[in-house]
Formats: sequence, C-alpha cells, structure tokens
Amino acid sequence: MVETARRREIEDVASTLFRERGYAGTSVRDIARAMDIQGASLYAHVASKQDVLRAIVERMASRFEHAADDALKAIDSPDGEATPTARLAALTRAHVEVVTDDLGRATVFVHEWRSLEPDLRARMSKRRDTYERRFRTVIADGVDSGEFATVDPAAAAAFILTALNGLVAWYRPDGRLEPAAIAELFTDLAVRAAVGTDELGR
Amino acid sequence: MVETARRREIEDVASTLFRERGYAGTSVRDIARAMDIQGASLYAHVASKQDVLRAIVERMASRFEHAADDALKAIDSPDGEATPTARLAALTRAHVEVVTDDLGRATVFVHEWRSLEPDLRARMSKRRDTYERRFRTVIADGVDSGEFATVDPAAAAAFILTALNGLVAWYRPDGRLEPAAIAELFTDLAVRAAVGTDELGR
DNA sequence: CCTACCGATCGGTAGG
DNA sequence: CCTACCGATCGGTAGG
Repeated sequence: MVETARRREIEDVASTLFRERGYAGTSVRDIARAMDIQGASLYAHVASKQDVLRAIVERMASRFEHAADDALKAIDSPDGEATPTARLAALTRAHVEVVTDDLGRATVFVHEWRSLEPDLRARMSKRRDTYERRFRTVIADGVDSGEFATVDPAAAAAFILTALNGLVAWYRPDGRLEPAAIAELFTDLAVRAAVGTDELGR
Repeated sequence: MVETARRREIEDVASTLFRERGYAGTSVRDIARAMDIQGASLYAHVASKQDVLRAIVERMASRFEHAADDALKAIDSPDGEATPTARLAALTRAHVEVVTDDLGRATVFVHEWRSLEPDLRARMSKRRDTYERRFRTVIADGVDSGEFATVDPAAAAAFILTALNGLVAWYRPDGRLEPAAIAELFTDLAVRAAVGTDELGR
C-alpha cells in the first residue's frame, strides 16, 4: 500500500474515531461513513483495519523519536551535552509539542497501541521503552551531576512521561491554555519533580 | 441485581479482561469462558455487559473518594487543616494505595470510563472532575500560603493526577517496587512538582 | 469506488 | 446455570 492523500485521510478520520471510541469500538463502516463512502471501499486503500492502526501508531512513534532527537541536537554543543536540567526540559517540551500538534494520533499512540497484534505490539513496546529510557538516562545523569536528587530515576521518568502523555486526555485546541503555555508549565513541573527530595526538608 | 459472591467474581474477571483488551474488545463470552460457564449464564447475575462496567467504575469512584476523605481526615486537626504540602502528600499517597490495591478495577476506571453510555459517562465525568478539584484546591491553597509557587494550579493538578493514574500502566504486583515505596516516591515527586518555578532560577 | 455477499461473532432472550 | 436460538453487526472478499 502506497501512501496517498486518500490513505492519509483515512488515517486522520480513523485517529479521531479511535480516539473517541477506541480501536475495538470503531468499525470499518464507522470510518467509511465519516468519509461518505462504503465500508468495503476502504479496502481499495488499506489492507485491513489493523493496518490503519499500525500506520497511525508507527507514524507517531517516529514523530516522538525525531522530535526528541532534534530537541537534544538543538541544545547540545559539539564539545558536549547540555546540562541534564536543560536536556530534560528539551525532551519535555518536544513531547508536549508533538501531542498538541497531532492530538488525534497522539491519543491513539498512547491508548490504543495495546490493540496491535502481538508481534507489532511487542516491537512497539520495545520502542516505547527505548524512548522512555531517554528520560531515565537524562534524570540519572542529573542525579550523578548533583543537579537532581531524585531517589529513583526509573520511577521519576515513568511519573513524568505518563504525566506528559496524560495531556491527551485533557488538552483541547480551543481550551484556556495555548500549546506553548502548556509546554512551559509542563517543563517546569517535570524539572521540578526530578529535582527530588533533598531540599524538601521533610 | 443484588451483590452476591458470584456477581463480585464476574466483576473481578471482567476487570482483568477489560484491562487487557478493553471493554469493546472483550465479549460476554470471554468473561464467561474465564469462569467456565456459558455466555448466556452470565445473565442470571448481571443485567448487561454495560452493567458490569458500570459496577466496576462506580465502585472504584467510591473507593478513590473515600480514600481521599479518610486521608485528609487523618491529618487535619479539629482546629484546622494541615498544611497544603501535607494534604497534597496525603491525597497522593491515598490515590497510589488504591491503585496498587485494586489494579484491575483501577485500570478500568482510568481507561474504560469512556465506554459508559452517555448518561452515566456524563455523571462519571463530573465525579472525576470533583475529585480532581480536591488536588487543584490543595495546590491553590499552597500557592496562597506561599508553600507552592506553581504558576497554574489547574495544570499542576492535571499533571500530577494523570501521573498517578499512569501507574496503572506500569505497576506490577511482582515488580521491583513495593506499593509503599511507590507511594513514597510519588508523594515526593508530586509535592516537588507543585512547589513550582520560583526557586529554580531559570 | 460500488453492489452483493460471506462466515463469524456479537449482546441478549426464551424456556427450562 | 444450561441449550437453543434471535437479529444485528463485524471484518473482509469477489467481481466489476
């Protein structure tokens, strides 16, 4: 299946429906109806319903990965890496920007990847873990450098990343907060969380 | 439908399956098969598949609400409320404890409430918002008292609460971290996040 | 992209 | 809790 405009449109429509009703709760005919064509006609463009989910999830995985790459590249200098604080902030901002820029696909990526067939699901699970490891590593680096005092980098990374992903549940393009404002707020919240317990005096 | 042991068992089994495959992705026969009875036999105990989801979600909503009530009651003194820091920590710990104590139902509560029929879904949405408001209010109180410097209590509350709910995606009863350890780590992360930007010097 | 159609499965009911 | 069954809908194919 080649990527065509029509195929991309199917992905867009499916993202919205999967987001609202889930993958299993959305029928091929639901997708077709939203495009004013017959259910069977979809199969001129896609191999299967699963194929549509796969395309959405893989596209988003790539977007998140590239956004993280670019964000770090932009702040690391040729001589060495930026500080862990700056790097965690960059990763956070990049993640929020992708979510707010493509809310439909991002929601499917976050919530519906479990509906992938076993092989793909396993591969995507590894890919997600590799992505999360970037957060873990940056936090662990910050602990080593003394910038962060977090007791457990893995737990902190999971806490932060799921908070960022939770954005898909409450972000509204017409809501009170602009994407840029959310990116700033979340960057501060994430960095603050990572700083840890030492200065808290409890 | 009265609450019987068998009915409770259906809820348990359904929670596990809904957690793994989602509400729409789980058939009535899947639930029955896991109990070694026929699909139709389930209807001697429940009115409908939706009825099972409703029971799970409402039970968990009550548990989260009561846990928050009890947690605050335990630290507020008769003369006045505890500090916002202590109250936020108490709410966080209570939430984590409920999630780790009933992971199956908690996951369904977090992920599958969208599959409730419109009326129930709307009421549950309000109930969830009321619960989230407790976090918002405590954070706003902390900003007023000067303990927290968070710029936006609503965003901070959403960040923290979705991070806590994200626990359903990665907590494993046989995992590295005990519930009590997670509760401590998450309490610190949440309180730290709320402290805000002022001391960060960026 | 359509019409016509397939077997399988869905949630649920009747009647015991 | 079972057998037998219902109409509706599912993902997908054939053939144009």
